[in-house]
Amino acid sequence: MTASAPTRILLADDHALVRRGVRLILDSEPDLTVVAEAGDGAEALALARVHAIDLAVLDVAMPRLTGLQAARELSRRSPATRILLLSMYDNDQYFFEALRAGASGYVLKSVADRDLVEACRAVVREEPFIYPDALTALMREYLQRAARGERLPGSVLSAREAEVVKLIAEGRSSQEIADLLVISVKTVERHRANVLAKLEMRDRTQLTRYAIRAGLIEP
Amino acid sequence: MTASAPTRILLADDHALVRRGVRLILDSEPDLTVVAEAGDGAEALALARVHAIDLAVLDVAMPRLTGLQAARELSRRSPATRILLLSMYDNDQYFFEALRAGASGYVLKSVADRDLVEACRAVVREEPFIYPDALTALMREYLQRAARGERLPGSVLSAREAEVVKLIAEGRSSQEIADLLVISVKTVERHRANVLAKLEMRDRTQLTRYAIRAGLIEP
DNA sequence: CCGGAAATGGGTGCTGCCACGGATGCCACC
DNA sequence: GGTGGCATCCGTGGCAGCACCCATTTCCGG
Repeated sequence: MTASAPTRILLADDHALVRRGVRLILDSEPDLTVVAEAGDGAEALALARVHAIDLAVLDVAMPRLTGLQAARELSRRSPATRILLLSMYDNDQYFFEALRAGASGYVLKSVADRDLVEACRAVVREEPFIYPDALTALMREYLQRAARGERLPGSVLSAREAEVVKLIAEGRSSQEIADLLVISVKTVERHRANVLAKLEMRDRTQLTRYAIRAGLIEP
Repeated sequence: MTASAPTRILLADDHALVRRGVRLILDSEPDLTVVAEAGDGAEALALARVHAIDLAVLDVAMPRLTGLQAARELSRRSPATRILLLSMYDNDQYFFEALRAGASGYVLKSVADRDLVEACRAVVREEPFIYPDALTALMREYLQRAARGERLPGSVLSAREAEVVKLIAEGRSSQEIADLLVISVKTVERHRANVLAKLEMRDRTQLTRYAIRAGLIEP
């Protein structure tokens, strides 16, 4: 590796402790340097405006703006910035969503520090780096489906559907949701049914888990 | 502070990345040294047997054995070992449960690294250290209730109830749970009703969130 | 030994969840 | 200028979730 300027990193995670730890890991590498820290998605976007960022390392679940949402916006605004999503969950759904959101990489928090550093370097080099364990298979599957022109998973929910899911996961009844959104109960149930079908789920408890994974709500 | 031998710490968290980061934070203090790392509660207990541990820093949500469960067992087996629980969630319920489980301290992952270090030191000195932000008030309330001899919150669920909650949160129907536990549907509903009343909740979606916070299930 | 909590089972009844049909208007993309 | 996704709404119906009543047995601690 040539001795060029180190990669400037924006680090976003809602847990200060985790942020601090990850920063220590990254800063100990000579070619990586964290130049900004954010505690949520909105703050991350704001910081990305005022700093020159090469790479954004975003936690998927954050208050205000999800890492996924921030990634979408960031990749729209400055496509040159590489994005690496940090996730607690080894979940197909989210992995695919991350790719669609413009992320170049997706790393589980269960990986070792070495892997994170390697992932950062690979993403910066714009290389399709090797994902830890099971994700390699998922990646291959995704690319195959894309090649075959199939409808890709991870297309997920419309804005309205996400809104309904969020309220369901908060424990609201269909009637309450209808009142809040000023639509009929029937429409709420229609949205719920559509979402359940899309995600291949059966009831509200599974939707709740989904919403938490997605960062739509806090547990 | 006198220059004595450093505090020997057992660190348990299911996310290797977080574990690594926290370890870097702790090890950078001369009076603190991490002598063992565990990826789940059961491993933590096993390591506590073979290492001389002054302090155990446990994540509340871990596979196999929850941090809470591990804390209970650990404080029973070796009461001299101090316990500090690390949590993602600022939640009364869990804070109280942590105290009951024998923990000397409860720290949110949203705190800064300085606070974690101070919490470790305070716990080792057996001092009632100042909890970050809102927890001070909670602590005071808890002590007041204890003084008045009131029924303490955090008594929480029986083993059987926790089992039912876990299955509910996994999306199982009452019928399925009844079959799995080889009891009648009525009993399952009885348990569910009791739990809902205890936790002051209304439906299964809220139970699901509770189960996730508790580390009973993975999201 | 007695009181209480935990676990088990039952009955009754309402309401909301969820599945299955159908329909309409809108808007974007090809 | 279709075609398809999105959002909106409607009816019908079954079963499950949840509330509120009841009971029994066991077991533990004061």
